[in-house]
Amino acid sequence: MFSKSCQYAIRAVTYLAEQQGNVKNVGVKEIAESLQVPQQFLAKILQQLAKHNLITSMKGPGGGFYLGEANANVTLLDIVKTMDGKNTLNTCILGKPSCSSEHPCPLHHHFYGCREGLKSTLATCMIGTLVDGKLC
Amino acid sequence: MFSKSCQYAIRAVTYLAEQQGNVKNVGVKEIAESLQVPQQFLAKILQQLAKHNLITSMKGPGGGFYLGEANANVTLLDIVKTMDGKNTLNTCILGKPSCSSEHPCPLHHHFYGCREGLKSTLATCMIGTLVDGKLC
DNA sequence: TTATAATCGGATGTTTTTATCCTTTATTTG
DNA sequence: CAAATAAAGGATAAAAACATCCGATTATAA
Repeated sequence: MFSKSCQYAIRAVTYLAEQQGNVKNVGVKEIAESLQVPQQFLAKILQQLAKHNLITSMKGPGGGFYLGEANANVTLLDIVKTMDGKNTLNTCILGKPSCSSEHPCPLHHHFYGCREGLKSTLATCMIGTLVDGKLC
Repeated sequence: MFSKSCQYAIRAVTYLAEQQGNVKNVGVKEIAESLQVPQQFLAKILQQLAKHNLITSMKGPGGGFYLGEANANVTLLDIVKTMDGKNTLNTCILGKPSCSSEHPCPLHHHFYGCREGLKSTLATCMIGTLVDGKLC
C-alpha cells in the first residue's frame, strides 16, 4: 500500500508532532533511533519533505527538523503524495488499467469504499495534531 | 498492497474462472494477451499456483491451465498467501513492528476494519465462482 | 514414430526500491 | 575567527521485484 519511504515519513512526522512544545528541533539521529530505521535513509526522506515545505529544517548545531507555522495546514495525504506519487490510492488494487465502476475488477466494489475512506482520513488529518495511537 | 505477481495471479485466475465450461484448457499465451501482461512472467506465476495445487495444469498440445475439481475449495486468500506470503494483510500499514490495538500506530484504527473486511472477502471467495466485475 | 505444442525449471538480465558513503554548506558556540 | 555540529546533496551499493531466455520434459496428434 505505502512504500517504506512513505511509512518512514509518516512515522517520523508523527514523532515530530509529538515533540512539539518540548524542544524546537529534533535531529535525524534521534528520530531514526526512536523509530528503529536506517538513519541515512531517513535523512533523505526528511530532506525531501523539507524541500517540499511539508516540514521545516534548520542546519548547524542544535539544528534539526520540526513542524512550524509554515506546516500548519499540511495533511498526511500531502506526505503520502510526495513520497509515493499523486496517483497512489487511485489505482486499481489488481493493477487492471481499465478498472472503474462501469468496468470493475472483481475486488473493485469491496475495496473502493475502503480506499476512499482512508484517503479522506489522510486528507483531513493535519500533521500538527498527530499523536502516536491516534490522528487528532 | 499486493505485489504485481499477486495482481497478475488473481486476474489470471479470474480469467480461468470465466472460461470454465467453454474449453477445458487455456494456454499462457491466451491469458497473457487477454490481461496484457508479460507472458513469460505470467507463466512462472501460473506454474507456481499449479505447484501449490491452486490451479491445474496440463502439458502437451492442447494443454494449458484450468480450474478443476481439485481446486473447488481454493479461495482468493489462498492465492494471495501463496504469492505474497502468509503475513501479508497482517502487518501494520506503517510498518511499525509493535503496532497493535494496545499500542496502535496513528492509522491503526482507521485501517484495521478495512483490512479485516478485505481479508474476510478474500477468504470467502472461492475462485471457481469468480467473474470479472464481481466475486460470486 | 515423429513432429509439435505446451508446461517446467534453471539461469540470467533489468528496473525499482532501499540503503550507505562522503563531501559540501549553513549555523552556532567558544 | 575557528571548530564543532547538523542538514543538504551527489554518487554509489545492495536487495528485492519484475521480466526474459532457453533448454528439458511431457503429452498429444498426425
